[in-house]
Amino acid sequence: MVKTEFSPIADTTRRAEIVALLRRAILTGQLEPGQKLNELRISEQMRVSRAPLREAMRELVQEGILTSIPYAGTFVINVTAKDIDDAYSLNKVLDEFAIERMWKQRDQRFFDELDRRHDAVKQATRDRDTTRQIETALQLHGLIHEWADNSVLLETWQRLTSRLQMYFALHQQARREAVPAEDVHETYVALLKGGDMRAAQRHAREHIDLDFEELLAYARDLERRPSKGS
Amino acid sequence: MVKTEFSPIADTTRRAEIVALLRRAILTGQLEPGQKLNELRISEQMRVSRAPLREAMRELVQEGILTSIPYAGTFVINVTAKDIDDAYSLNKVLDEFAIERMWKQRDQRFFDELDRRHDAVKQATRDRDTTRQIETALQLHGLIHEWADNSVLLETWQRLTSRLQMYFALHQQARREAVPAEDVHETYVALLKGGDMRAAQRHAREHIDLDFEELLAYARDLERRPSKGS
DNA sequence: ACTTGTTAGATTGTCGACAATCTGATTGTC
DNA sequence: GACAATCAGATTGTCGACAATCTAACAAGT
Repeated sequence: MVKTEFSPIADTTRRAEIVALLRRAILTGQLEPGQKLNELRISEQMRVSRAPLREAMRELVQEGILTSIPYAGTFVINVTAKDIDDAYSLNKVLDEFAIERMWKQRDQRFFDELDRRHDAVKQATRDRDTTRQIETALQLHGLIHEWADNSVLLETWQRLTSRLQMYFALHQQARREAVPAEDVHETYVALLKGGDMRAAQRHAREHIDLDFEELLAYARDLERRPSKGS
Repeated sequence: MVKTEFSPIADTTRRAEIVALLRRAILTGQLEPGQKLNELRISEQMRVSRAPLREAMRELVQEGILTSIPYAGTFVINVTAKDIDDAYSLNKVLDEFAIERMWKQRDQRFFDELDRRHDAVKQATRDRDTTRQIETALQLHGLIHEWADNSVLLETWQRLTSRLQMYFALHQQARREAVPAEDVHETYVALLKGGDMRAAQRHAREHIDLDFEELLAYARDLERRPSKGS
């Protein structure tokens, strides 16, 4: 009996690949909020027919990063300051819940993975790769949800993450300047390694991470001066 | 200037109607967990082509009540006891959050709507209409989420609700006996009308509503004796 | 008996074409 | 000029057919 573990075979449908392509384009800000997705144009660019493309778009609509109006079109969601605020406040609650659930399950493997993801953030920061920085930071924060052993929670968090990633990407894209040099995750990681669960939860609830305030200000500013994409 | 409020025009795409039909069939237990959805058969029954049907199925997959395996088929999700437990524990957290957010926004309109939905539950109970009873009970509980003024929370709760409704429907279907005659929502409604927010939150967190324990036991029993649908 | 290769049937995935609907410009009327 | 009716173009929604893939049954070899 061989004990080798195989990972699931890759999805080989065009639909799955289209979903991945579109999601990436949206989350990195290549497709701007409010922008309309022309089915014919995209299907020609991707060299696929409209059927799998439309199915992929349906998925992303349900995922919450596209919105569809019958006979009018499918659009990238518009980011309002309220949306960001809503997502962020709920995210805090979920973080707190996740910490409570995973706390007892922490072990060496968890700590190792925590360090690994933390290192990835630091690496991306050194590289000045903003997109990757956002991606890795969210992956770092996602660890507690993965370890909370609650599939519904994890799924919910991933949905939230999609939007947050999109928001941050837009924000970073707007102010082309340098990214936060300081590592704001040190405290977070240290608390997760420590023995005080309440402290970790308090940190999750109170600490404004990832330049959230700045992000909100940016979003509010956008709303004051609406551009083409609305 | 006329002040009449118009509700949004009904979705006139086949896709939307198919989604509604399928969702209803799943949530009421007409389609059993694990059951495969044959596209050709369903499209013929509904007198539509497979294209809108497939798009509808993609939406329900993202909604979490269907699951899809490429080239194998799309199936109604299987209900495990852990899923129920996960959904329920997260639901409690969301309830608590929702109560906090909507507490200050309560007004006469809220109380009226609360009573209206409570009455609907009682009516369904009198009618011995179990399906409707589940539906109305969840609508009653959904009110706090609708009033919390957080779109992401509401969306998340609705996703959760879908599954819970499915679980309860299956449960009710299994034990064909009478439904809970006592109105378990009296306390809940009273607390939401009262002045003690903490008490309402505690109730949401601690009170095992809707025969949850019984539901869990049923699910665990199902897993011990797996049937065709797995 | 067990495994492997083959094949037919059924089902899902994808395509190209047509129908329904929307949008914006144009025309005609007052 | 303002406004309604009409129309052409573009775009989305839907359809029927074909291609790719899976499943299960059977045959052949060890």
